[in-house]
Amino acid sequence: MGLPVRKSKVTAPPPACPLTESLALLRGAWAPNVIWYLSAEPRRFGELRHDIPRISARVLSARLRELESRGLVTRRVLDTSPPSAEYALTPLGRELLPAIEALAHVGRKLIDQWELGRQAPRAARVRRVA
Amino acid sequence: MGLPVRKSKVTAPPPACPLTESLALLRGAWAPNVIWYLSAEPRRFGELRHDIPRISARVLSARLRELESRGLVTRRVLDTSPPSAEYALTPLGRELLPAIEALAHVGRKLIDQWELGRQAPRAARVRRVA
DNA sequence: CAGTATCCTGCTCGATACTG
DNA sequence: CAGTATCGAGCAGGATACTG
Repeated sequence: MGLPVRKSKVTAPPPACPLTESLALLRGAWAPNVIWYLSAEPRRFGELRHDIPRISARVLSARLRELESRGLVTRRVLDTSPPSAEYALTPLGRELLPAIEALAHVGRKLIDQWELGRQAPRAARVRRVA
Repeated sequence: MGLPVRKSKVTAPPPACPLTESLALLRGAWAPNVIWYLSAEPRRFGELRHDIPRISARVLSARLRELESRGLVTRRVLDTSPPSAEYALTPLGRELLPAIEALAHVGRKLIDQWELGRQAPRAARVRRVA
């Protein structure tokens, strides 16, 4: 059975499950965003923080390191005057993109459906966004 | 209480993001499994509990209700002697399957890679994937 | 069998402060 | 700029007990 000592009881549903494995990676609801913003081009720590405004440095750092330890992201330190680091997706990391896109696709539908269902159960015409 | 009220600060990254939307659904690391086990055929509450041994009734119930409220799952009460209920995926719910499969696919690779990295640490550096 | 209520654990997150 | 340490808060989840 695979997975080593997966955290604790919580966040550790079925053992050795591929699905759980990648899900654990997308954990925290931030990792997918990190991967997403990294997909276009390599980005620096600060840029990612800017891309994902509400993420804290603590969490971004943690996710990045986790992603790196799993071989999904690479970290390259540039020795510029103010030290900077550049993160990029590895080929394996890129394989997560289709899944993320598929998720986003359904998410889009869920949003549409939700909006439809709440404002016009019979004739949805007006689309008011909060 | 749809999903407009974005829980709290935690678990509420970017606003109105499709990705976040579906991710919120897969939240808890259990929902995907529920969907997965429901994909083959409709199942009853107890069967799902059996399929996913470590899930508690409380959580399974919560997930099922959430999935139902989002229109991803239907619930049908059968009036048998001991009352039973049957859950099934809706067409929309089925649209989540490709995403889940994509996730599982990458998960599989992650596990393989991890196992490789642990049993052949010195022989083969696992830097490059594939 | 199906499902809910209560209690308790602990993980993840954000804010803040600090180091290299 | 990049990243870590500490602190407190909130939510998910397990276990158990109980109802229909």
